[in-house]
Amino acid sequence: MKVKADDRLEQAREEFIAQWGAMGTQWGINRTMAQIHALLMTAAEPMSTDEVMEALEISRGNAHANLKELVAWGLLRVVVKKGERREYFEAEKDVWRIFTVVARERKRREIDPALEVVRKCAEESRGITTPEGRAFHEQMRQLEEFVEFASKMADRVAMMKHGFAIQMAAKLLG
Amino acid sequence: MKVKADDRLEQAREEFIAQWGAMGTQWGINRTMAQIHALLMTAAEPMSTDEVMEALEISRGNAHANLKELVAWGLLRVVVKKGERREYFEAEKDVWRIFTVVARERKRREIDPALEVVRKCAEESRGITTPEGRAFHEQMRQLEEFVEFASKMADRVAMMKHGFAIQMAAKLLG
DNA sequence: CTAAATTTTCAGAAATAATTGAAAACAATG
DNA sequence: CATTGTTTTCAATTATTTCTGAAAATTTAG
Repeated sequence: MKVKADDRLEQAREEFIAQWGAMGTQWGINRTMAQIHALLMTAAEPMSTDEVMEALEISRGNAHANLKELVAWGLLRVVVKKGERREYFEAEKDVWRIFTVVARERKRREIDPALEVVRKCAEESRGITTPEGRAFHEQMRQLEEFVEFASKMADRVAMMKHGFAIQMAAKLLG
Repeated sequence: MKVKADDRLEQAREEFIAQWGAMGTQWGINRTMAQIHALLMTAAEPMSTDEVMEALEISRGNAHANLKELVAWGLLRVVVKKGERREYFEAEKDVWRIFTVVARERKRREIDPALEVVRKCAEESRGITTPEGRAFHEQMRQLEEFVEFASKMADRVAMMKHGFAIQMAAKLLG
């Protein structure tokens, strides 16, 4: 009976890791990174680099790079066990926190650079008086206005506490 | 003077196309697709496949595939000029509409599949009574709950009219 | 300081994704 | 139905990203 429950768990967990990994691709983050995240999100204990390598059958370099990347995102924490030399990794498990971390990172990667581009182009096209020039400038201005708005919204959302978000959602969905 | 204004415009526009294209990569859509989108978003008139090919110096196959993809997203419309045989493409220029279209598409690609995965894993791990099994199931449940929430939010946002969004934002940002 | 354990780097290999160019399919015209 | 203009497909190529495995660097312990 014990064994059977463990089997079912192991199977469900492996499915989760595989699928979450495949989804990572769609998401624009690489498969290994998503798999490690899934692995650690469902791990009872923090895991070492070697344990991750073994569980996912990946090389040391790959494991290392992606563990570090996840730490940089803020989705993993480094843990040192007393009396142990190697470092262990532990995932953030609170889904709302995961979400805000990802929101922050995506804002930084997707919104901020867009804002810069669009600002520059709006600036460069200011004062062109041909009809085409005016239309272009106006388009850039509108884009700039929108991206600015998106930037501020992302900041707010990333800072929200779970409770507040739920409250707001209730209004929006109710 | 006319020439100078045209030059400035052409330069600003090319910068926009190049940068928006580069950003597409970050975004998870391919460079050409983002470039075509930028090109047409700032075009005074609808453009044909050949005009797009020439403007961006890309092959017919590439132009064709990405134009069709943009039409599938709903970011371009096909236009037929009377008495003309070939088809022209025209971009959606309203930034809010662009946003809602992209939101819908990303929801479909990123949120819906995640929901399926997480539901399946929550289902498969229901009733496992070991402590690890319970923890896993609980994690999947929380993820499911969150992704469901995100899904509903995305639907709402994608349906919002611009005015309503601004109103909501005022509350949130004010 | 030396040795062992561990982390980090990186050049090359493998896998994946994007692009070309030409041929095939299709549509309209006379 | 033959011709011409246009769209669509796709095998081969090229570019980009990811991964490996081993060596180098760093850290800790004795």
